[in-house]
Amino acid sequence: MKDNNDMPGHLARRFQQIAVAVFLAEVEDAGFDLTPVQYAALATIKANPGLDQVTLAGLIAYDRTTITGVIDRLVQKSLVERRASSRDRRARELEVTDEGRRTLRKITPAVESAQRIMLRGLSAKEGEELMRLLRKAITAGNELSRAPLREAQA
Amino acid sequence: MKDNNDMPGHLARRFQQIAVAVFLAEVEDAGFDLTPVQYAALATIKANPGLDQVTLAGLIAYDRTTITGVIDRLVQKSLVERRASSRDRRARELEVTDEGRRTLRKITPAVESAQRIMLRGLSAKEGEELMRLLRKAITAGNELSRAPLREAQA
DNA sequence: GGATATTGATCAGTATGCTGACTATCAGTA
DNA sequence: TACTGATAGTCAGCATACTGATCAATATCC
Repeated sequence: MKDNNDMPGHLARRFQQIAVAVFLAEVEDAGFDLTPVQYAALATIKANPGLDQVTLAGLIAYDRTTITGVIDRLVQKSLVERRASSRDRRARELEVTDEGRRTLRKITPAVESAQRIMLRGLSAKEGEELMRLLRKAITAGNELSRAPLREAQA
Repeated sequence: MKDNNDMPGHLARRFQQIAVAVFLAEVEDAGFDLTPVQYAALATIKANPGLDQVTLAGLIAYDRTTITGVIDRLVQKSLVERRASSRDRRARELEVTDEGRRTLRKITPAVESAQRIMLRGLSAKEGEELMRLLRKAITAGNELSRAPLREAQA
C-alpha cells in the first residue's frame, strides 16, 4: 500500500498549505491583510498597467472566474482600479492605485521573508533544486489544468 | 523585481493546481467521482478503522473544520459510516463501507496513473528527488500551518 | 467532589478554485 | 451587411481551507 509520503499530489498539497500559512503570517506581522493570490494579482497588474482580466489570469495561471472575485476584493480595498476599456467594451482595464503601489512597496520584505521560511528545512542548493524541479514539472503539465500559464501578448 | 518563477509559494500553488486537475481527470475517466481530499480520507479510514475525526485530520494534515464537510460527503455517497463512539461520547468513529472498499480497490489504478502524469516532465530520478525535497521542506514547516501532520496514537 | 481546563465536533463567515451557463461584444466571413 | 463563431466578464453552484466561536463531554487539579 502506497504511503501518502510517496504521492506527489499529497506532498504538493501539504507544501502549498504550509506556504500559504507562512505567507499570511508574515504579511499579517507586517501589518497587512493580503492573501497570496491578491498579492500576485496586485504585483502583476503593477508590472503590466492597463491589462485586462483574461490576460492577468493567464500571466499567473488562475481561472478567469476566480479573478473576478479577487479583483472585487482588491478594488474594495482601494488597491486596484477597474475601468471599462475604450478599445473593447467587453474588457476591463486594471490599474494599481497609489495606495496599491505603497502597499506593494511596504509588503515586499514580508513576502520575501515568507519565501525563505517555507524553504527553511532546505539548504540554499536544495531550495534551488526544488524550484527547478517544480518549474520543470509545471511546464510539462501546463495544459492539464483549466487555468494554464499564458504569455502576455505583444 | 523577483519573478513569479522564483517564488516557491507560486510554484507550489501551480504544481498543486495541476496535480488536482490531473487527479480529477484520471478518476473521472475511470468512472468515479471522488476528489483528492475525499480519496485521502477514504484510504486513511480504511487503514485505520474506527478512528475519530481529529485523528484522521492529523494523519493527513487537514484542518478539523474541513474534515466535517469531507466526511459529510463521503457518508452521503455511502462510502463511509459515521458512528458515535462508545468510549467518548464527543467523538465519532469512522468506518469504510463495503461500497467504499470496492471503490478504493477499483480507483487505485487511476490514482497511481495520476501521480505518474503529474511528474511526466521529470525523469524517474528527478521525480524521486522532487519528492524527497518536498518531504524535507514539509517536515521542517510542519508546525507552521493550522493543520500539522500528527502520528496516530498507540 | 466540584471548579476549571481541555478536547471532539460543528457552525458561521470568508477566500480560493473549479464547472458550466449566460450576456454583451467583437471579429471574420458569406 | 447579416450571420456565425469566438471572446471578456460575470454568475450560480459546489468543494476545499481557513479563523474564530460555540456546545457537549471528558480530564485535571484543588
